[in-house]
Amino acid sequence: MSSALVGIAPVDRKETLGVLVREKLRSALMAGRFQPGEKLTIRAVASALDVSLTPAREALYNLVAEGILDSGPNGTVFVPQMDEERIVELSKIRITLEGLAAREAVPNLTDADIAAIAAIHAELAEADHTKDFPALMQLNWQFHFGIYDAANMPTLKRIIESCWLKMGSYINVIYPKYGEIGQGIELHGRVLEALARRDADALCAAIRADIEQSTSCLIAMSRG
Amino acid sequence: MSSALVGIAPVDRKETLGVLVREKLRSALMAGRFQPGEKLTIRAVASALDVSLTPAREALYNLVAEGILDSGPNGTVFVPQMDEERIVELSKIRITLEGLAAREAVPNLTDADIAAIAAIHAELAEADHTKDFPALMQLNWQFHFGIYDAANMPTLKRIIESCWLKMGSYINVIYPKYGEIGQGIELHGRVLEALARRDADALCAAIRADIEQSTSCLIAMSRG
DNA sequence: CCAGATTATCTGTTATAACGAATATTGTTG
DNA sequence: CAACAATATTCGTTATAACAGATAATCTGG
Repeated sequence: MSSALVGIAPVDRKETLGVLVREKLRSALMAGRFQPGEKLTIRAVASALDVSLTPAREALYNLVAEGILDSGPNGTVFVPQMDEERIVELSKIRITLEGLAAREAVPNLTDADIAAIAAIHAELAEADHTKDFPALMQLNWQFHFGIYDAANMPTLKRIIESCWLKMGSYINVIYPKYGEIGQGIELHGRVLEALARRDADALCAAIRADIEQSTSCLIAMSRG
Repeated sequence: MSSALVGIAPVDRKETLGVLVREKLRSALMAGRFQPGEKLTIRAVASALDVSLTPAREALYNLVAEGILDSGPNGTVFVPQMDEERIVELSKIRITLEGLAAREAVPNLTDADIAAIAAIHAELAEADHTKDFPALMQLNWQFHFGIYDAANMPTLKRIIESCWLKMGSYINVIYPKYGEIGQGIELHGRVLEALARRDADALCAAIRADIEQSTSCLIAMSRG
Protein backbone atom coordinates (compact mmCIF):
# COMPACT_ATOMS: atom_id res chain seq x y z
CA MET A 1 0.00 0.00 0.00
CA SER A 2 1.24 3.46 -0.88
CA SER A 3 2.12 5.42 2.23
CA ALA A 4 0.26 8.38 0.76
CA LEU A 5 -2.96 6.48 1.26
CA VAL A 6 -2.45 5.91 4.96
CA GLY A 7 -5.00 7.57 7.17
CA ILE A 8 -7.59 8.51 4.57
CA ALA A 9 -9.40 5.27 5.21
CA PRO A 10 -13.03 6.23 5.88
CA VAL A 11 -14.04 6.36 2.23
CA ASP A 12 -16.99 4.08 2.44
CA ARG A 13 -19.17 5.10 5.31
CA LYS A 14 -22.67 5.08 4.02
CA GLU A 15 -24.73 5.08 7.16
CA THR A 16 -27.44 2.56 7.73
CA LEU A 17 -31.05 3.71 7.46
CA GLY A 18 -31.55 2.84 11.10
CA VAL A 19 -28.86 5.21 12.34
CA LEU A 20 -29.99 7.85 9.86
CA VAL A 21 -33.48 7.77 11.29
CA ARG A 22 -32.10 7.73 14.81
CA GLU A 23 -30.01 10.81 14.10
CA LYS A 24 -32.98 12.57 12.56
CA LEU A 25 -35.01 11.85 15.66
CA ARG A 26 -32.12 12.95 17.84
CA SER A 27 -31.84 16.37 16.29
CA ALA A 28 -35.60 16.76 16.17
CA LEU A 29 -35.62 16.00 19.87
CA MET A 30 -32.86 18.48 20.58
CA ALA A 31 -34.67 21.08 18.50
CA GLY A 32 -37.73 20.56 20.65
CA ARG A 33 -39.92 19.59 17.74
CA PHE A 34 -41.79 17.07 19.84
CA GLN A 35 -44.00 17.85 22.76
CA PRO A 36 -43.26 16.14 26.08
CA GLY A 37 -45.49 13.11 26.37
CA GLU A 38 -46.07 12.88 22.64
CA LYS A 39 -46.48 9.37 21.31
CA LEU A 40 -44.22 8.27 18.49
CA THR A 41 -45.59 5.37 16.49
CA ILE A 42 -43.34 3.25 14.36
CA ARG A 43 -45.49 3.69 11.30
CA ALA A 44 -45.65 7.45 11.68
CA VAL A 45 -41.87 7.72 11.87
CA ALA A 46 -41.49 5.28 9.00
CA SER A 47 -43.80 7.11 6.66
CA ALA A 48 -42.54 10.54 7.72
CA LEU A 49 -39.00 9.58 6.76
CA ASP A 50 -40.10 7.30 3.95
CA VAL A 51 -38.52 4.12 5.21
CA SER A 52 -39.99 0.78 6.14
CA LEU A 53 -40.96 -0.29 9.63
CA THR A 54 -37.68 -2.04 10.29
CA PRO A 55 -35.27 0.91 10.47
CA ALA A 56 -37.92 3.10 12.11
CA ARG A 57 -38.40 0.54 14.82
CA GLU A 58 -34.67 0.13 15.26
CA ALA A 59 -34.15 3.87 15.69
CA LEU A 60 -37.02 4.27 18.13
CA TYR A 61 -35.96 1.37 20.30
CA ASN A 62 -32.33 2.35 20.33
CA LEU A 63 -33.35 5.69 21.76
CA VAL A 64 -35.44 3.86 24.33
CA ALA A 65 -32.46 1.69 25.22
CA GLU A 66 -30.42 4.84 25.70
CA GLY A 67 -33.11 6.24 27.98
CA ILE A 68 -33.80 9.18 25.69
CA LEU A 69 -37.31 8.05 24.85
CA ASP A 70 -39.67 6.26 27.20
CA SER A 71 -41.53 3.06 26.47
CA GLY A 72 -45.11 2.58 27.58
CA PRO A 73 -47.33 -0.42 28.29
CA ASN A 74 -47.83 -2.05 24.91
CA GLY A 75 -44.58 -1.27 23.21
CA THR A 76 -45.62 2.30 22.71
CA VAL A 77 -42.84 4.85 22.57
CA PHE A 78 -43.22 8.43 23.69
CA VAL A 79 -41.06 11.41 24.54
CA PRO A 80 -40.57 11.61 28.30
CA GLN A 81 -42.77 13.84 30.37
CA MET A 82 -40.95 16.46 32.31
CA ASP A 83 -41.47 16.05 36.00
CA GLU A 84 -39.53 17.70 38.74
CA GLU A 85 -37.95 14.56 40.18
CA ARG A 86 -36.50 13.62 36.84
CA ILE A 87 -35.14 17.10 36.27
CA VAL A 88 -33.48 17.19 39.68
CA GLU A 89 -32.00 13.75 39.23
CA LEU A 90 -30.60 14.54 35.81
CA SER A 91 -29.17 17.74 37.18
CA LYS A 92 -27.30 15.90 39.92
CA ILE A 93 -25.98 13.37 37.44
CA ARG A 94 -24.86 16.08 35.06
CA ILE A 95 -23.08 18.05 37.77
CA THR A 96 -21.18 14.96 38.81
CA LEU A 97 -20.33 13.75 35.34
CA GLU A 98 -19.52 17.07 33.74
CA GLY A 99 -17.47 17.97 36.78
CA LEU A 100 -15.43 14.84 36.24
CA ALA A 101 -14.99 15.57 32.55
CA ALA A 102 -13.93 19.13 33.23
CA ARG A 103 -11.48 18.06 35.91
CA GLU A 104 -9.91 15.48 33.62
CA ALA A 105 -9.81 17.96 30.77
CA VAL A 106 -7.84 20.67 32.55
CA PRO A 107 -4.38 19.11 32.32
CA ASN A 108 -4.95 18.30 28.64
CA LEU A 109 -6.19 21.67 27.45
CA THR A 110 -3.78 23.53 25.23
CA ASP A 111 -3.80 27.29 24.85
CA ALA A 112 -5.22 26.77 21.37
CA ASP A 113 -8.08 24.72 22.81
CA ILE A 114 -8.92 27.46 25.26
CA ALA A 115 -8.72 30.09 22.55
CA ALA A 116 -11.14 28.05 20.44
CA ILE A 117 -13.56 27.78 23.32
CA ALA A 118 -13.30 31.50 23.94
CA ALA A 119 -14.06 32.10 20.28
CA ILE A 120 -17.18 29.98 20.57
CA HIS A 121 -18.12 32.02 23.60
CA ALA A 122 -17.84 35.17 21.52
CA GLU A 123 -20.12 33.73 18.86
CA LEU A 124 -22.43 32.68 21.62
CA ALA A 125 -22.63 36.21 22.97
CA GLU A 126 -23.40 37.41 19.47
CA ALA A 127 -26.18 34.86 19.04
CA ASP A 128 -27.49 35.93 22.43
CA HIS A 129 -27.83 39.52 21.23
CA THR A 130 -29.56 38.59 18.01
CA LYS A 131 -31.84 36.16 19.87
CA ASP A 132 -30.90 33.40 17.49
CA PHE A 133 -31.95 30.52 19.71
CA PRO A 134 -31.13 27.59 17.46
CA ALA A 135 -27.60 28.89 17.00
CA LEU A 136 -27.42 29.61 20.70
CA MET A 137 -28.20 26.05 21.60
CA GLN A 138 -25.74 24.64 19.13
CA LEU A 139 -22.98 26.97 20.29
CA ASN A 140 -23.74 26.17 23.89
CA TRP A 141 -23.29 22.52 23.02
CA GLN A 142 -19.97 23.25 21.32
CA PHE A 143 -18.82 25.36 24.23
CA HIS A 144 -19.33 22.64 26.79
CA PHE A 145 -18.22 19.70 24.74
CA GLY A 146 -15.20 21.62 23.59
CA ILE A 147 -14.07 21.28 27.18
CA TYR A 148 -15.24 17.73 27.76
CA ASP A 149 -13.60 16.51 24.58
CA ALA A 150 -10.22 17.32 26.04
CA ALA A 151 -10.79 14.77 28.78
CA ASN A 152 -10.27 12.05 26.17
CA MET A 153 -12.91 9.87 27.74
CA PRO A 154 -15.18 8.63 24.99
CA THR A 155 -17.47 6.60 27.21
CA LEU A 156 -17.95 9.49 29.60
CA LYS A 157 -18.65 11.79 26.70
CA ARG A 158 -21.33 9.48 25.39
CA ILE A 159 -23.03 9.32 28.75
CA ILE A 160 -23.01 13.09 29.09
CA GLU A 161 -24.40 13.49 25.60
CA SER A 162 -27.12 11.08 26.54
CA CYS A 163 -27.96 13.18 29.58
CA TRP A 164 -28.12 16.33 27.48
CA LEU A 165 -30.54 14.66 25.13
CA LYS A 166 -32.65 13.49 28.01
CA MET A 167 -33.02 17.06 29.19
CA GLY A 168 -32.85 18.52 25.72
CA SER A 169 -36.24 17.31 24.69
CA TYR A 170 -37.81 19.95 26.88
CA ILE A 171 -35.02 22.38 27.61
CA ASN A 172 -35.79 23.75 24.20
CA VAL A 173 -39.44 24.30 24.83
CA ILE A 174 -38.30 26.75 27.41
CA TYR A 175 -35.23 28.28 25.92
CA PRO A 176 -36.68 31.54 24.67
CA LYS A 177 -37.66 32.59 28.15
CA TYR A 178 -34.48 31.20 29.57
CA GLY A 179 -32.55 33.25 27.09
CA GLU A 180 -34.21 36.43 28.25
CA ILE A 181 -32.94 35.94 31.74
CA GLY A 182 -29.55 36.09 30.12
CA GLN A 183 -27.45 34.83 32.98
CA GLY A 184 -26.02 31.95 31.04
CA ILE A 185 -23.50 34.19 29.38
CA GLU A 186 -22.13 35.48 32.65
CA LEU A 187 -21.68 31.97 33.95
CA HIS A 188 -19.82 31.05 30.80
CA GLY A 189 -17.55 33.95 31.62
CA ARG A 190 -16.72 32.29 34.90
CA VAL A 191 -15.98 29.09 33.03
CA LEU A 192 -13.57 30.86 30.72
CA GLU A 193 -11.90 32.54 33.65
CA ALA A 194 -11.32 29.24 35.43
CA LEU A 195 -10.11 27.75 32.17
CA ALA A 196 -7.53 30.50 31.74
CA ARG A 197 -6.22 29.88 35.23
CA ARG A 198 -6.38 26.11 34.77
CA ASP A 199 -8.23 26.03 38.04
CA ALA A 200 -10.09 22.73 38.07
CA ASP A 201 -12.06 23.46 41.22
CA ALA A 202 -13.24 26.82 39.95
CA LEU A 203 -14.10 25.24 36.61
CA CYS A 204 -16.24 22.61 38.27
CA ALA A 205 -17.94 25.23 40.37
CA ALA A 206 -18.71 27.35 37.33
CA ILE A 207 -20.10 24.43 35.40
CA ARG A 208 -22.13 23.38 38.40
CA ALA A 209 -23.56 26.88 38.65
CA ASP A 210 -24.43 26.81 34.96
CA ILE A 211 -26.24 23.50 35.29
CA GLU A 212 -28.01 24.51 38.48
CA GLN A 213 -29.24 27.70 36.94
CA SER A 214 -30.74 26.08 33.88
CA THR A 215 -32.20 23.40 36.14
CA SER A 216 -33.89 25.85 38.47
CA CYS A 217 -35.25 27.65 35.44
CA LEU A 218 -36.59 24.38 34.11
CA ILE A 219 -38.19 23.56 37.44
CA ALA A 220 -39.81 26.96 37.63
CA MET A 221 -41.31 26.41 34.19
CA SER A 222 -42.50 22.93 35.01
CA ARG A 223 -44.48 24.33 37.91
CA GLY A 224 -46.45 26.67 35.82
CA MET B 1 -64.55 -2.02 38.64
CA SER B 2 -64.40 -3.94 41.89
CA SER B 3 -62.11 -2.25 44.37
CA ALA B 4 -60.66 -5.65 45.17
CA LEU B 5 -59.04 -5.64 41.74
CA VAL B 6 -57.17 -2.42 42.25
CA GLY B 7 -53.42 -2.72 42.23
CA ILE B 8 -53.10 -6.23 40.87
CA ALA B 9 -52.85 -4.84 37.37
CA PRO B 10 -49.69 -6.37 35.88
CA VAL B 11 -51.34 -9.63 34.88
CA ASP B 12 -50.35 -9.56 31.23
CA ARG B 13 -46.70 -8.85 30.96
CA LYS B 14 -45.43 -11.26 28.38
CA GLU B 15 -42.12 -9.82 27.39
CA THR B 16 -41.24 -9.21 23.82
CA LEU B 17 -38.84 -11.61 22.14
CA GLY B 18 -36.43 -8.77 21.60
CA VAL B 19 -36.07 -7.96 25.28
CA LEU B 20 -35.96 -11.66 26.11
CA VAL B 21 -33.00 -12.14 23.83
CA ARG B 22 -31.40 -8.98 25.15
CA GLU B 23 -31.73 -10.22 28.71
CA LYS B 24 -30.30 -13.57 27.76
CA LEU B 25 -27.31 -11.87 26.20
CA ARG B 26 -26.99 -9.60 29.23
CA SER B 27 -26.71 -12.43 31.69
CA ALA B 28 -24.44 -14.38 29.39
CA LEU B 29 -22.22 -11.32 29.25
CA MET B 30 -22.23 -10.91 33.01
CA ALA B 31 -21.47 -14.59 33.40
CA GLY B 32 -18.46 -14.13 31.17
CA ARG B 33 -19.61 -16.68 28.64
CA PHE B 34 -18.21 -14.65 25.77
CA GLN B 35 -14.59 -13.94 25.14
CA PRO B 36 -13.51 -10.31 24.78
CA GLY B 37 -13.37 -9.49 21.10
CA GLU B 38 -15.70 -12.32 20.15
CA LYS B 39 -17.93 -11.57 17.18
CA LEU B 40 -21.66 -12.01 17.64
CA THR B 41 -23.53 -12.50 14.39
CA ILE B 42 -27.23 -11.89 14.15
CA ARG B 43 -27.95 -15.28 12.69
CA ALA B 44 -25.91 -17.09 15.31
CA VAL B 45 -27.83 -15.42 18.11
CA ALA B 46 -31.10 -15.98 16.30
CA SER B 47 -30.57 -19.69 15.77
CA ALA B 48 -29.06 -20.21 19.21
CA LEU B 49 -32.17 -18.80 20.84
CA ASP B 50 -34.48 -20.07 18.11
CA VAL B 51 -35.92 -16.76 17.06
CA SER B 52 -35.92 -14.94 13.75
CA LEU B 53 -33.43 -12.30 12.73
CA THR B 54 -35.64 -9.42 13.79
CA PRO B 55 -35.59 -9.81 17.58
CA ALA B 56 -31.98 -11.00 17.53
CA ARG B 57 -30.95 -7.89 15.66
CA GLU B 58 -32.98 -5.70 17.97
CA ALA B 59 -31.33 -7.18 21.07
CA LEU B 60 -27.84 -6.91 19.65
CA TYR B 61 -28.22 -3.33 18.55
CA ASN B 62 -29.86 -2.23 21.73
CA LEU B 63 -26.81 -3.44 23.60
CA VAL B 64 -24.65 -1.55 21.14
CA ALA B 65 -26.73 1.58 21.72
CA GLU B 66 -26.15 1.16 25.43
CA GLY B 67 -22.44 0.85 24.86
CA ILE B 68 -22.30 -2.68 26.24
CA LEU B 69 -21.36 -4.24 22.92
CA ASP B 70 -19.18 -2.64 20.27
CA SER B 71 -20.01 -2.28 16.62
CA GLY B 72 -17.40 -2.80 13.94
CA PRO B 73 -16.97 -1.67 10.34
CA ASN B 74 -19.71 -3.47 8.47
CA GLY B 75 -22.40 -3.63 11.06
CA THR B 76 -20.57 -6.40 12.85
CA VAL B 77 -21.15 -6.62 16.57
CA PHE B 78 -18.57 -7.90 19.02
CA VAL B 79 -17.93 -7.94 22.72
CA PRO B 80 -15.54 -5.12 23.63
CA GLN B 81 -11.86 -5.79 23.96
CA MET B 82 -10.40 -4.97 27.30
CA ASP B 83 -7.76 -2.33 27.07
CA GLU B 84 -6.26 -0.37 29.89
CA GLU B 85 -7.58 3.05 28.87
CA ARG B 86 -11.12 1.79 28.83
CA ILE B 87 -10.75 0.13 32.20
CA VAL B 88 -9.33 3.27 33.77
CA GLU B 89 -12.02 5.44 32.26
CA LEU B 90 -14.81 3.19 33.41
CA SER B 91 -13.28 3.09 36.84
CA LYS B 92 -13.30 6.87 37.12
CA ILE B 93 -16.88 7.04 35.93
CA ARG B 94 -17.95 4.37 38.37
CA ILE B 95 -16.25 6.05 41.32
CA THR B 96 -18.00 9.29 40.51
CA LEU B 97 -21.42 7.83 39.84
CA GLU B 98 -21.51 5.26 42.60
CA GLY B 99 -20.20 7.88 45.00
CA LEU B 100 -23.13 10.08 44.09
CA ALA B 101 -25.59 7.23 44.49
CA ALA B 102 -24.16 6.27 47.88
CA ARG B 103 -24.22 9.86 49.07
CA GLU B 104 -27.83 10.29 48.05
CA ALA B 105 -28.74 6.96 49.58
CA VAL B 106 -27.44 7.66 53.08
CA PRO B 107 -30.31 9.86 54.31
CA ASN B 108 -32.86 7.40 52.91
CA LEU B 109 -31.45 4.19 54.35
CA THR B 110 -33.54 2.67 57.10
CA ASP B 111 -32.12 0.38 59.74
CA ALA B 112 -33.92 -2.47 58.02
CA ASP B 113 -32.19 -1.61 54.75
CA ILE B 114 -28.81 -1.68 56.41
CA ALA B 115 -29.61 -4.96 58.13
CA ALA B 116 -30.58 -6.45 54.79
CA ILE B 117 -27.33 -5.31 53.25
CA ALA B 118 -25.40 -6.73 56.18
CA ALA B 119 -27.20 -10.03 55.66
CA ILE B 120 -26.14 -10.06 52.03
CA HIS B 121 -22.61 -9.40 53.19
CA ALA B 122 -22.82 -12.46 55.43
CA GLU B 123 -23.96 -14.61 52.53
CA LEU B 124 -21.19 -13.09 50.49
CA ALA B 125 -18.58 -14.10 53.03
CA GLU B 126 -20.03 -17.60 52.97
CA ALA B 127 -19.83 -17.78 49.19
CA ASP B 128 -16.28 -16.50 49.44
CA HIS B 129 -15.32 -19.42 51.65
CA THR B 130 -16.92 -22.00 49.44
CA LYS B 131 -15.43 -20.38 46.35
CA ASP B 132 -18.82 -20.18 44.73
CA PHE B 133 -17.97 -17.52 42.20
CA PRO B 134 -21.29 -17.23 40.40
CA ALA B 135 -23.06 -16.68 43.71
CA LEU B 136 -20.30 -14.34 44.76
CA MET B 137 -20.84 -12.12 41.76
CA GLN B 138 -24.57 -12.04 42.18
CA LEU B 139 -24.33 -11.24 45.86
CA ASN B 140 -21.77 -8.55 45.16
CA TRP B 141 -24.27 -7.02 42.76
CA GLN B 142 -27.01 -7.19 45.37
CA PHE B 143 -24.75 -5.70 48.00
CA HIS B 144 -23.89 -2.63 45.98
CA PHE B 145 -27.25 -2.04 44.40
CA GLY B 146 -28.94 -2.55 47.73
CA ILE B 147 -27.27 0.71 48.64
CA TYR B 148 -27.77 2.51 45.35
CA ASP B 149 -31.44 1.60 45.24
CA ALA B 150 -32.03 3.71 48.31
CA ALA B 151 -30.96 6.79 46.40
CA ASN B 152 -34.24 6.61 44.51
CA MET B 153 -32.60 7.74 41.31
CA PRO B 154 -33.75 5.41 38.55
CA THR B 155 -31.81 7.07 35.78
CA LEU B 156 -28.62 7.03 37.78
CA LYS B 157 -29.18 3.41 38.65
CA ARG B 158 -29.56 2.50 35.00
CA ILE B 159 -26.34 4.26 34.08
CA ILE B 160 -24.45 2.50 36.85
CA GLU B 161 -25.86 -0.85 35.78
CA SER B 162 -24.72 -0.08 32.29
CA CYS B 163 -21.21 0.59 33.57
CA TRP B 164 -21.18 -2.67 35.48
CA LEU B 165 -22.14 -4.54 32.35
CA LYS B 166 -19.45 -2.79 30.38
CA MET B 167 -16.84 -4.00 32.84
CA GLY B 168 -18.67 -7.20 33.59
CA SER B 169 -17.95 -8.78 30.28
CA TYR B 170 -14.39 -9.33 31.35
CA ILE B 171 -14.42 -8.86 35.08
CA ASN B 172 -15.70 -12.39 35.15
CA VAL B 173 -12.89 -13.82 33.12
CA ILE B 174 -10.71 -12.78 35.96
CA TYR B 175 -12.85 -13.33 39.01
CA PRO B 176 -11.41 -16.59 40.23
CA LYS B 177 -7.99 -15.09 40.68
CA TYR B 178 -9.47 -11.91 42.02
CA GLY B 179 -11.38 -13.93 44.54
CA GLU B 180 -8.20 -15.55 45.81
CA ILE B 181 -6.77 -12.21 46.74
CA GLY B 182 -9.77 -11.95 48.98
CA GLN B 183 -9.57 -8.30 49.87
CA GLY B 184 -13.02 -7.53 48.54
CA ILE B 185 -14.59 -8.77 51.72
CA GLU B 186 -12.56 -6.51 53.94
CA LEU B 187 -13.49 -3.49 51.85
CA HIS B 188 -17.12 -4.46 52.13
CA GLY B 189 -16.61 -4.41 55.85
CA ARG B 190 -15.56 -0.79 55.61
CA VAL B 191 -18.68 -0.09 53.59
CA LEU B 192 -20.88 -1.62 56.28
CA GLU B 193 -19.09 0.32 58.96
CA ALA B 194 -19.67 3.61 57.16
CA LEU B 195 -23.26 2.61 56.57
CA ALA B 196 -23.83 1.96 60.25
CA ARG B 197 -22.44 5.38 61.12
CA ARG B 198 -24.37 7.01 58.25
CA ASP B 199 -21.09 8.58 57.27
CA ALA B 200 -21.48 9.54 53.62
CA ASP B 201 -17.85 10.53 53.16
CA ALA B 202 -16.55 7.31 54.61
CA LEU B 203 -19.03 5.37 52.52
CA CYS B 204 -17.83 7.04 49.35
CA ALA B 205 -14.25 6.37 50.30
CA ALA B 206 -14.94 2.72 50.96
CA ILE B 207 -16.76 2.28 47.67
CA ARG B 208 -14.00 4.09 45.87
CA ALA B 209 -11.46 1.77 47.44
CA ASP B 210 -13.51 -1.24 46.37
CA ILE B 211 -13.71 -0.02 42.80
CA GLU B 212 -10.07 0.93 42.66
CA GLN B 213 -8.99 -2.42 43.94
CA SER B 214 -10.94 -4.41 41.40
CA THR B 215 -9.74 -2.02 38.73
CA SER B 216 -6.09 -2.41 39.59
CA CYS B 217 -6.57 -6.14 39.62
CA LEU B 218 -8.15 -5.94 36.21
CA ILE B 219 -5.31 -3.84 34.89
CA ALA B 220 -2.74 -6.23 36.25
CA MET B 221 -4.47 -9.07 34.45
CA SER B 222 -4.75 -7.16 31.20
CA ARG B 223 -0.99 -6.69 31.19
CA GLY B 224 -0.04 -10.26 31.52
C1' DC C 1 2.92 -26.47 -5.34
C1' DC C 2 1.55 -21.79 -5.31
C1' DA C 3 -0.87 -17.30 -6.88
C1' DG C 4 -4.75 -15.24 -8.60
C1' DA C 5 -9.38 -15.30 -10.16
C1' DT C 6 -13.91 -17.13 -9.80
C1' DT C 7 -17.55 -19.01 -7.33
C1' DA C 8 -20.05 -20.06 -3.26
C1' DT C 9 -21.28 -18.89 1.32
C1' DC C 10 -22.02 -15.88 5.01
C1' DT C 11 -23.67 -11.56 6.96
C1' DG C 12 -26.01 -7.30 7.54
C1' DT C 13 -29.86 -4.50 5.62
C1' DT C 14 -34.40 -3.60 4.44
C1' DA C 15 -39.07 -4.21 2.82
C1' DT C 16 -43.16 -6.80 3.25
C1' DA C 17 -46.78 -9.72 4.92
C1' DA C 18 -49.30 -11.91 8.41
C1' DC C 19 -50.86 -12.19 13.14
C1' DG C 20 -52.88 -10.55 17.39
C1' DA C 21 -53.84 -7.16 20.59
C1' DA C 22 -55.45 -2.66 21.57
C1' DT C 23 -58.05 1.36 20.24
C1' DA C 24 -61.41 3.94 17.78
C1' DT C 25 -65.61 3.92 15.24
C1' DT C 26 -69.93 2.83 14.15
C1' DG C 27 -74.29 0.85 14.76
C1' DT C 28 -77.89 -0.72 17.62
C1' DT C 29 -80.89 -0.87 21.37
C1' DG C 30 -83.10 0.57 25.62
C1' DC D 1 -79.90 10.59 24.13
C1' DA D 2 -77.00 7.27 26.46
C1' DA D 3 -74.87 2.80 26.99
C1' DC D 4 -73.44 -1.28 25.13
C1' DA D 5 -71.95 -4.38 21.43
C1' DA D 6 -69.94 -5.22 17.04
C1' DT D 7 -66.93 -3.80 13.55
C1' DA D 8 -63.06 -1.56 11.53
C1' DT D 9 -58.76 0.37 11.99
C1' DT D 10 -54.40 1.16 13.98
C1' DC D 11 -50.39 -0.56 16.03
C1' DG D 12 -46.60 -3.45 17.69
C1' DT D 13 -44.44 -8.00 16.85
C1' DT D 14 -42.24 -11.33 14.24
C1' DA D 15 -40.92 -14.24 10.42
C1' DT D 16 -39.45 -14.35 5.80
C1' DA D 17 -37.53 -13.16 1.42
C1' DA D 18 -34.67 -10.56 -1.48
C1' DC D 19 -30.57 -7.87 -2.01
C1' DA D 20 -25.72 -6.35 -1.53
C1' DG D 21 -21.39 -6.40 0.25
C1' DA D 22 -17.79 -9.02 2.43
C1' DT D 23 -15.47 -13.26 3.31
C1' DA D 24 -14.15 -17.95 2.52
C1' DA D 25 -13.57 -21.77 -0.53
C1' DT D 26 -12.62 -23.66 -4.74
C1' DC D 27 -10.73 -23.94 -9.04
C1' DT D 28 -7.58 -22.89 -12.68
C1' DG D 29 -3.24 -21.60 -14.79
C1' DG D 30 1.56 -21.10 -14.26
